[in-house]
Amino acid sequence: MKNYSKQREAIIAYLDSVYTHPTAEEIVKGVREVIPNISLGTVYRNLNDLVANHKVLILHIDGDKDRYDGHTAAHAHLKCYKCGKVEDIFLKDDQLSVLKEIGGEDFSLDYNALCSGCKIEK
Amino acid sequence: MKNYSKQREAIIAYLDSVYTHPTAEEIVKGVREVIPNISLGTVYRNLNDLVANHKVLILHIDGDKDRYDGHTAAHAHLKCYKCGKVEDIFLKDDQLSVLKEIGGEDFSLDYNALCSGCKIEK
DNA sequence: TATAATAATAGTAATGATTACTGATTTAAA
DNA sequence: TTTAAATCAGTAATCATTACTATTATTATA
Repeated sequence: MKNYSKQREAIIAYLDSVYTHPTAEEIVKGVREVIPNISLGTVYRNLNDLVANHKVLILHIDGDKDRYDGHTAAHAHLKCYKCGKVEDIFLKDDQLSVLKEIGGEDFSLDYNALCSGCKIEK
Repeated sequence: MKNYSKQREAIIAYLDSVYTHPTAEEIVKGVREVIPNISLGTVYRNLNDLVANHKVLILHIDGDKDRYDGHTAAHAHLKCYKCGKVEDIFLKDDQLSVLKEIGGEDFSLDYNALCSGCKIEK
């Protein structure tokens, strides 16, 4: 990641603009609105670099594709076991300090539970 | 998972006996000491069932195979970004209650940091 | 017990998300 | 500019995991 590339900037801009935890395929579809012929391989390669540099978070989901999150401020994820949706859980300062105390700054915290929508239905 | 199977029991026993977060291939290798012709597909199928029933934890690791953990008491994982090893972090009661307060009982908490070995070397 | 119905298995084939490759293009430094 | 390094699009390859199938094991019932 030593040179500028408009493809990478467009990927970052797209991830900044959404709060939906898209897959690589959803990202390439979104970025193609701006760069019509960007290839899926380019998206994967840049996402890997961005993840390695902590600019983007990767979410591994049981039996599903990886998802990506451009909003790196510490937060937890709730994976709904009913509908599969991933929701953000925003952490309070005191919760955050406990998490950092356990094992450092760089963590991921994922919950299996019902999302707000499915909780209401139930 | 309605009938008994010695294959599943052997998988559970193997996972109980180790603290190394093995992959499916390591598990099949270990279980073959007891059931020489158990197949990898059987291991995967049983692991999926056990994960769905919260008897076993699954660990998704960036760019690597999934790993499994038979010790389901709540704990965090430290993935060493230098050597790749996964270590358990045991949680204190007050830390645990904060985690449950955030999003419920069923969570996974993973840290990217240096493991105890690599920390010393450094 | 036998018998029947269901569940699980071994072995193998197929899948598909992700990565690797290649020749062309872009970037950035001298 | 010229040159070297980085990145790209497009496509082929990989390989962890899942799906399939014919056989065997388990459980329930008579």
